[in-house]
Amino acid sequence: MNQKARTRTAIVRAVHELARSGAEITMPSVAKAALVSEATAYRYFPDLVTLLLEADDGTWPDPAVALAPVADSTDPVERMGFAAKVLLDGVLANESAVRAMIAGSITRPEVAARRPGHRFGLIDAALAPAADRLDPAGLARLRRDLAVVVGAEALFTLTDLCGLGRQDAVESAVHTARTLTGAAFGDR
Amino acid sequence: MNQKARTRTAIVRAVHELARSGAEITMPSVAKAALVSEATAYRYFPDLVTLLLEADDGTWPDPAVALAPVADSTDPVERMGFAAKVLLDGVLANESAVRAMIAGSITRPEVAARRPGHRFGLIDAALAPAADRLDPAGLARLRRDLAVVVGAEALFTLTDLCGLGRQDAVESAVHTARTLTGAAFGDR
DNA sequence: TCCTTCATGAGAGTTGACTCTCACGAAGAG
DNA sequence: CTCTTCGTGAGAGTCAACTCTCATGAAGGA
Repeated sequence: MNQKARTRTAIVRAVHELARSGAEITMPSVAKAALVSEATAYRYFPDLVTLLLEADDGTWPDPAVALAPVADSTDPVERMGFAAKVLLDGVLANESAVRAMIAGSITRPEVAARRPGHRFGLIDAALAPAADRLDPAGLARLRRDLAVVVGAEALFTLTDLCGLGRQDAVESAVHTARTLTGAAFGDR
Repeated sequence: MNQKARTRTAIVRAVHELARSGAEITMPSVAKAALVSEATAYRYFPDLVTLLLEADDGTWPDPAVALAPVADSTDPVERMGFAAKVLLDGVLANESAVRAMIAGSITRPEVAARRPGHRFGLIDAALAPAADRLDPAGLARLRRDLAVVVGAEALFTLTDLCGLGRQDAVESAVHTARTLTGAAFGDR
């Protein structure tokens, strides 16, 4: 009974290793790294995306903890900018895994719907102190605006299509998030 | 010699048909629809993404033409909102092809770099009348902001992750584009 | 007319994402 | 100390993205 848990963690850990090393992540490569047969990997996780999802789960600190450095600020612009940086840096640290996840889910929206809500947790946490300064509709709209910008797809658009460097891309997206937040709160 | 041209257009046209019908687009399905062997399809186009790229080429009207309805407006917010809607509606009309293209290029940034610049053409055209109201750096920043929002990835983020309907997603992205443009031009 | 060039098809092969079946070996149950 | 259950591995099979080779048939040139 411990066997199952051990196998499972071995597979998940293999994903972490591969992601950290930046290697391409495929079921065969993960299985090999985990010293498990591919069949076994599929027994534990129905598909690659699900595996990546679960491997990703738990890698992220609680939004409140992640935003600790701006805990004493109530300025939503400042907080949101920081939250964006946290998320995007996290994406960069696991780029190969995130790319594999997006590639695998883009043609299957049902699977994509289960994608982790890191961005939503961070956005909500960043906005929380100032949320009551917005009417519900405006807040919902801002969250949607930010969901588009504070995400891996936005980052890859900036690097792959706009040709920005990784850090420049993060900086650009952070700026966009700040702009949107500022606009929503009526800043100038 | 006309033979090659005919084969090529047959393949491209097959892509258009499949995209219009919303069917899944794969090399085998395109080849079958074009009454061509898969080998021949690969002779004309090195890979699926390239084929989709070329098939997409020429489907879009000139940005100036596409923005004709707002030709007499110099309000960048108005123009950019319209441009965003044009682009996103176009994406929706070819969703299966666009998804296949993104899925195929997300794991190969080199290929993605060749993706069409519809968004850039539209953004520039929309901003043109007011471009001189911004300093070069500010304009470049705005273009990057908009490139993230006015794109298929943004649309799919809204539908697949946020759960919005297709039209709501377009509307949301249009709003975001307007907000960013307004913020850049100092509107309120 | 003969011959070369050329467009194409057929088919095999590779890799990754999966699915399924079969059988082995270890561990717990009686 | 058997018997069953369970976790696994091996291997075959499908489909898509490609890559390569070989053969055929049609078109154009000499």
